This record gives sequence, C-alpha cells and structure tokens, in this order.
Amino acid sequence: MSRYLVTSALPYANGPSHLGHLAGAYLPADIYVRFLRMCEEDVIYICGTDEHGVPITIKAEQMGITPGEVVDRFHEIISRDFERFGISFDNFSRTEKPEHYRFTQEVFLNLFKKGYIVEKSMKQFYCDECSRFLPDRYVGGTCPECGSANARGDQCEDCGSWLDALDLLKAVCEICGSSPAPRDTTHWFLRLNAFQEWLEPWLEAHDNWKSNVLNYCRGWRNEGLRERAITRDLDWGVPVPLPDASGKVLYVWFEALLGYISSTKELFTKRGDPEGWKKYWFDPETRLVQFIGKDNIVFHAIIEPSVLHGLGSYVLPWNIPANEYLTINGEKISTSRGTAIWLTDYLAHFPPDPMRYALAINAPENRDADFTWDEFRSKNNELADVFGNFVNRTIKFAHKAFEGVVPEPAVEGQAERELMASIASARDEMEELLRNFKTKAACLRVMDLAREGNRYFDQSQPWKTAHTDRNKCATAIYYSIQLADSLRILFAPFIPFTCEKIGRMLGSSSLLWKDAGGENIPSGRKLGEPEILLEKLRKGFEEVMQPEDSRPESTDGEAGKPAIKETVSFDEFMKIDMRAGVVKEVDDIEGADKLFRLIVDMGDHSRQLVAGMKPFYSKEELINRKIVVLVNLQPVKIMGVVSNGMVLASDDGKGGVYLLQPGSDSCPGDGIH
RNA sequence: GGCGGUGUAGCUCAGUUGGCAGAGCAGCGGAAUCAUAAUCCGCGGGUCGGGGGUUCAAGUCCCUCCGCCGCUACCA
Repeated sequence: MSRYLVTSALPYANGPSHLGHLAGAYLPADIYVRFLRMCEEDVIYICGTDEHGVPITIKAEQMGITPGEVVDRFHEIISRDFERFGISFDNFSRTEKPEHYRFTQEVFLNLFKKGYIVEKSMKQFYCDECSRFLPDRYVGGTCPECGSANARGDQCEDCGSWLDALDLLKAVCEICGSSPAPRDTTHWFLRLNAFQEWLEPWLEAHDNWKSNVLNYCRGWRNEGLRERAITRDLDWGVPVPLPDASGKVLYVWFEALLGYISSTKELFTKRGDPEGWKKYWFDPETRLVQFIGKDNIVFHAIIEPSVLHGLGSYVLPWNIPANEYLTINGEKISTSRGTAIWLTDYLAHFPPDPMRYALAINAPENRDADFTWDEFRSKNNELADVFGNFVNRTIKFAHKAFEGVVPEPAVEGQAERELMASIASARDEMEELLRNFKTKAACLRVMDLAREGNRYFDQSQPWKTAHTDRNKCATAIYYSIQLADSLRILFAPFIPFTCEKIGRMLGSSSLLWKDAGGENIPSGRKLGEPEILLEKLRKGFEEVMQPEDSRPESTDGEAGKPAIKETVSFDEFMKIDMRAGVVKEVDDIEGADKLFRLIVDMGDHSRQLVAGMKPFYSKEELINRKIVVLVNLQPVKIMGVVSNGMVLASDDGKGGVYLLQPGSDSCPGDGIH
C-alpha cells in the first residue's frame, strides 16, 4: 500500500465552473482517486477555492458588492456543483480561511529569512482615480518605438516591441481612462534563479511525466529562471507579514499553491488529528499527484517545487498529469464570449454520469479535445445502449424467468470460463492504465467488456434455453449477473451514481477493485426491481438549456439594481454604433403621454427619433442639448411615428431618468466607444 | 517576433523504442427478438496537412512550407 496525496488545481472564485474545468483537472483526478480508494490505497484528495487577486476585486466592483461577498458566493456555487458532479474531495477549503493566512505568512517569513525572498524598490504607474497601482496590462498608451496608439504596458500591439510601462507616451489607465503617474513602490521577489541548479536535475529525473509537462518546463529552463514578484499593492489578500508593508499582499500564485497544504491541515484538524497532515506532506514515501490544466504547468512543475524545496523537508510532486484544453464546437472556451457551458446549467437538467462518461472517454489527455452536444448525445446513447441495456436486460430476464432470484449455475462451460477470464484481464489492464493516468483508454476498455457481455448474452440465447434447457438458461443468467456486478465495480470510478443504482438492484455494495472478476452475487439472492439506469437522448435535447435558466451570474444584484446581463463579446459590442448628436426639434406625438418626437443633428445628417422623455424633460431643456444616440438600432414605428435609433440615458430604477451627455468639446456625429 | 503544441476514415479520437494504418460513432448488408427502436455478425471507407531528405523500411526521425491552437513571466 502506498500513500497518495492527490490535488486538483484550486478553482478561481471569480465565477462559476464550466465543463473545461471539470474535464481538465477535476474529473480525471476524481476517477483516479476513486480508483485508488477501491484498491485500498491510503489516499486523500485535496482542493479549495483560490479567492484572492485583482480579478476578484474587479468582479466585486462590477457586481457592486465586496470581494468577500464575491468569493463567498462563488465558493458556494463551485463547491456545490462539484459535489453534485460527484467530485469526491476529502476536503474543499478556501484561501480566505485564517489558517491559510497564518500558514502562508509563516512560509513567507521562512523563505525571507533564508534569503530566497528579497525586497526591491521600483517605480510603477499609479492611477489616482482608481486608487491603485497599474500592472503592465492595465496601462495603455502610445508606443515610443512606432508611435502606435495601441501599446500596452508590456508590449506594443502593433509593432510587437517589448516595452517598459514607464516608457509609454501618453499613458492611460485602462480601467478608468485617466492619466496615471509613476510612483515609488516596494515589492518582494522570489529568487527563482537560486533554485535553477537544483531544479534541472530534479526535472530530468521525472522523464515518465507527460510530454506536455516536460516540454513546457524545458522551454522555461532554457530561458532561465528569473526573480519573480510575489507581492502586489492591493488591500484584498494575505498581508505581507513584515513591518512597513501595509497595503502589500502576497500575490495569488505564490499563496494559492500553499492552499493545498493549508487545506490538508484543515482536513486533519476536522478529523481531530491536527498533526496528521504531516505524514502526507513530510513523509518522502508520499506520492503527491497534482491534476491541473496546461495553463498551470509552470506553477506546479517549476515554482511550487522551488518553494517547497526552499522550505525543505516537504514532499515534491510525484506526478503532474496536466491536461490540455476542452474546446466547444472547435473553439476555445471563453467566458467573455459566452461560449462556456456552466456546470450549474447542465446539472439543472441532466444527471452527472453521462457527462462524466462523455468527458472521460474523450478527455483532453494528449491534445485539446472537442465537445459538442451532438457528440455528447452520441456518447450518452452509447453508454445507455451498450452498458445500461446489458444490465437492464439481464435483471429483467432474471425477474421474468427466475422470479427475481439469482439462479443456480448448473454447468460452467468454455464460454463461462472465457467470460470470467476476460473480466479479470479487463480489470488488470484497466488497473495498469489508470495507474498511468490513461483514463481515456481505461474507459474504452471497460466499455469493451460491456460489449463482451452483450455478446455472451446473445450467444447463450437464454430466451430460447428458458424453454429447452433450464440449466443452460440459469447458467447464462447467473454469469451475466456476475458480469453486471463486475461492470458495476469497474465502471464505478467513471459513473459512480449509476453504479450505486446497480448495486441496489444486485444487493451488492462492495467497491473493491479486486472483487471484479469474482462470483460476488450468490445464487438464491433476491434481486431488486429493474429500473432504467440511463435515459437516452434525442436530437435537440440540449435546447432545454437556455441562457435564461439559472445562470449563476444572472443572480439579482444588490440594492435593487438590475442583474448583470449575459456577457457579450468584444466583437458583438463593436457592432453597436453610438454617436453624439444635438437635439434640434422637439414635438409632441398625438395621443402619446410620454413620447417626444426628436429631430437630431448627427453632423452629416439629421434623423428622427422617438423617445419616452416627456415625463422627465421639458421641450426647452431638450432643445440644443447634446445627447448620445444608438444609431444602428433597427427602426421601429411607435404610435405611428418612425424612430431611427435610441437616445441613451441612465435610469435609477426609482423613476429618475437622466440623459447621457457627451463632453462640451464634442461635435455632432462624433463616434462613441 | 520568439518558444511550444497540433493536423490520421464522414465525425470524435488511439497509434510505446521507425516494421503490413486502428477504435468508437455514422453509413451499407445480414442475424436475432430477452432488453431502453436496444444487441450480435459482416462490409465499405484514409496520398496519415503539402513538398523534400535519411533509411532495406517513415504516420513515427530531419529540413521546409501551409493551417489551427497555446504560452511569451507583476495575466490568473
């Protein structure tokens, strides 16, 4: 027996989780962990939400709530979705826990005293409007090399030159648009270069790791490791535990990795064994296995081992089975373009197992894998037809021909011996595959065994022998039931919910890997009633999943503000054409209490608009007023008058409506973006 | 720009150290009727992105071109 410490990447709590997360870091880990438990290995599975960093503070501003409320909300949603998907964490913590703060600060001080962390002064742009320092990409401006206005703090979008943010001409804050000024600041850097000599041979020794991980590390190593800043000017996060460091927090990637350890500590505290975590993190025999997506390779294969090595005595990763990405309809999943499929939405309509199966058998193990609803339906139906139907036909037959009692096998012929041998070899091959993180191949293998079950059933023809040779019939059903139970065991890491149902029908609950291939269901046992295990899906089934359904982001905003609407892509936004205009004429519309007919000067033309402004503005207030007009809105007739666009205004939801007004220097027809 | 990945049957994907191109689904033909219109048997189908090279032998190694994707370090 070995000791395993399995982790999945800490999900970032600035939004709910989607299929890509599940397929990359959680489902493969869960399958691995369930399998190890069935082999009676000593295994714990650790995770938790990563709750710090700038994107969370930005999200909080967008939602009009505090960062703490953001992470509370998404921690809830993420942990609930994973639980409903059967991801069997032993502990799912969060980096906002006090224990995590204490531990992270301890680690910081430890490395600081050893000289692995150093303090440096530097200049950085500071935005007075936003009251924050601006990391490279939050600064825009004019490129000093080529004069393009599309430069960012790190690189010019047009000429590609590498830039220092401070060299930008006409620097602009990308958040609020105001002009930031350089200001002195102090940051702490992790001296990764100090670990390079140790790291190279350590990586070399792991030539059994997946090639994507090794290649990625090789690239980094060739560039050389540099000092890396591990602090930020922010008030959200774990404070730097040094005097004169107010306003400085430890940066996410540094502290989040330590979340694996603090989550383990929490687990053992809950178990009443506060020292128990040490045997997982300090015993060199422990196999630390970290499931991640490919975007996390550098942190887990280079930075985390360096930090742990710097601390001394901690175990280092035994393997890092990084997965590639899941694409949807051939495109990268993008939350901003709205192409993500949220776990919450899926679970509102469908059970977890079909998705677990579909993602396991087409996992992004070696390269990006594509997900489509058509493919999902095909996999779901395959599972229902081949596996679900095999179990169903077997149990139904037992009820029909043997009153639901497992019959006595009379003869064990060639076919039966071959069947049992076949189960045993499937079990052993799958074990080999699963131990080597070949989840997809293992899943294919167990489906093969289910096909073999159908073949055995067909060739035995119990529906005929029921009338001609009771013994043969009983034998066929007896062995089909044994196979059903073995399939229940071998499928359990992949589709645990379905296997539990089968267990209830067979009166069998053992989840020991070695039991597969045995004759576990004795003759004479009364079987449960057969039920449909897996529903088939028809074309177009996914249409029940529409955006208006329980989308987690659409939860009601605070203080009576409307909820934030569905995300639109930049391209979609760019379709919107807004321009400045000046109101030239205002007329009443006959029969309308609230509407005005406006004639607006758009610079190169004038156009007629209908706007519901009468309750809020008088004609005199409107004449010659500068307004913002959405000009490419589909024209519509209101009370018989054509409106060619929309006047933009803010609405406080309490009856107050206020026209947007371009600045005093703007001219009619000016574009707005 | 640099680095890395990827391109195999209509679709989704496997193809260890070079050694006769594979699976599932879809399609076509047949068998069967216990079962969720499920199952089983058989068949067809690929210039392995293009071109060049090394080799007795290349999907696999080398060069080059094309397409797509990712990373490029105070982005998480």
